[in-house]
Amino acid sequence: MAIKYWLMKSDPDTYGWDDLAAEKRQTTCWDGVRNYQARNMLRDEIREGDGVLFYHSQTDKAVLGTARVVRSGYPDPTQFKSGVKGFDPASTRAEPRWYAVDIRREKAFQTPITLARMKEIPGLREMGLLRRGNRLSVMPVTASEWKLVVREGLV
DNA sequence: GCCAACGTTGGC
DNA sequence: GCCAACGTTGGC
Repeated sequence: MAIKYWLMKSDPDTYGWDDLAAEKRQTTCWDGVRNYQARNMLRDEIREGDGVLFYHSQTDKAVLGTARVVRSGYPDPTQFKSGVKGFDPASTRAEPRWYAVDIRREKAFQTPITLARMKEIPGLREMGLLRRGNRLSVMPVTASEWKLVVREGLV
């Protein structure tokens, strides 16, 4: 199966690119997603080996680099932990409601590719991130969009 | 700080 | 099942 590409969005005040760099093996469980559309992608579509554009929302509004999916969808452990943010009393281990994947930091961009810059690139016009009202924390990126962003980021 | 865009919740 | 109210996200 062909490799797919994704953009994962994070508020750097909560968890950012530097936090990922500080992780053991630069790998983290991408948990806490509580949106059904994003859940479906995490559970059904995102596969080991897929590429990830790591995006900071809020202050930076830029892609900081790339990551790689190193483990495909599995039940998000935080949903079972009473008292923890993300706990979902309606979720059971037999029928988990929320899913997570593991990602490993790959290449840091020389220049973060800002939202403003992405808006200037004609080939990115259809990008999910740039569409009004798209608040999904995980969204698909096409191969050509991936190439455009990565090529410019690594220069 | 404001507000648009949604997703979720709950009354009916 | 409808829909108003509410909460959250995130760009500006």
